[in-house]
Amino acid sequence: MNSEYSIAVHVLSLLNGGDGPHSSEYLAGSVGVNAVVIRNVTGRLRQAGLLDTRRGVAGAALTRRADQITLLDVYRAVDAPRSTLKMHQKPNPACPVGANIQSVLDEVFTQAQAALEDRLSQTTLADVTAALHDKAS
Amino acid sequence: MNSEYSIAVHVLSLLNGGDGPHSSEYLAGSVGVNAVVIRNVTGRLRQAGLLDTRRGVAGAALTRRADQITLLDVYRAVDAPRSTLKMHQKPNPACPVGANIQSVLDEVFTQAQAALEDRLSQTTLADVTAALHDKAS
DNA sequence: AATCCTGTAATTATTATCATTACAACTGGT
DNA sequence: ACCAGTTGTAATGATAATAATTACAGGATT
Repeated sequence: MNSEYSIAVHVLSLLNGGDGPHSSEYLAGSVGVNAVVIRNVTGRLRQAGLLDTRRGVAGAALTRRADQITLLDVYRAVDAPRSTLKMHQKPNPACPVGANIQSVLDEVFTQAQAALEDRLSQTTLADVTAALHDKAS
Repeated sequence: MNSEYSIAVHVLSLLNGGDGPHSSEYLAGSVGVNAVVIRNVTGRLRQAGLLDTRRGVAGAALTRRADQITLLDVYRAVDAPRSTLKMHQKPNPACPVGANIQSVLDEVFTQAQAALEDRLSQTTLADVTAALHDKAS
């Protein structure tokens, strides 16, 4: 798991609060990463249809209202893993347990991941923005 | 996130099916990792009270019945992260969003993690063993 | 035309993960 | 008492994942 997801939420929060057009350089300054990382993230968000960007012109704009964007939408937009729980890769197929553990764990991990994602779907970007305003006051 | 968690479940499944005493070397052969990795995992499981091991003597024994060990118990026993969702580390404190995003995301991530862990608590080692037997048949 | 910006690929640096080596502490059998 | 085998643990090295950086083509605005 990399930190693209939290970066994406951060970026979308900035765009939502949006005063002026935010260049990738500016966003990078707030997020604390290199501008190229920002552009990769906005690229994925654009591919997912969450924002519009145009080559050559600074700034990005949300395509929907913030209360219509869930944190699960964001999670799926970025390069997030199918499951945040990591499996060991080389169980011994000659052992009855080793031969089947991946399949069994995959089911368990899938269910746990579904529970996590379901919770993410209950929070919207608007909720995040509201919480940010609360903290700032 | 490392793969100690899935390794731990694998090891406990072997111990549960347990015919003879399983040395760390044997367990390593089934799991597909180095024996030292196994000993580190069993060490954590012992510290968490899930199994007994003795220095110098091969084998490990569960301290409770498999239906009394949930996958959440195992998750907490190993060196698993508080949240599987990763936060970016250097948001700019001079920016209103950057100053508060970690706090806001921490709440969201904690809730999502709680949903995941709640799901893990609903599956026991006995369930895993039963599923393994189903697959093997 | 000149300047600024995005999209993207490629490279390097950093960090995290795992394998391996090494060895002290301990056990059980001979 | 000795010895072979094992666990616990630290330390080191190899590999893989992550992020920073460089580079530049494609496009916009003045």
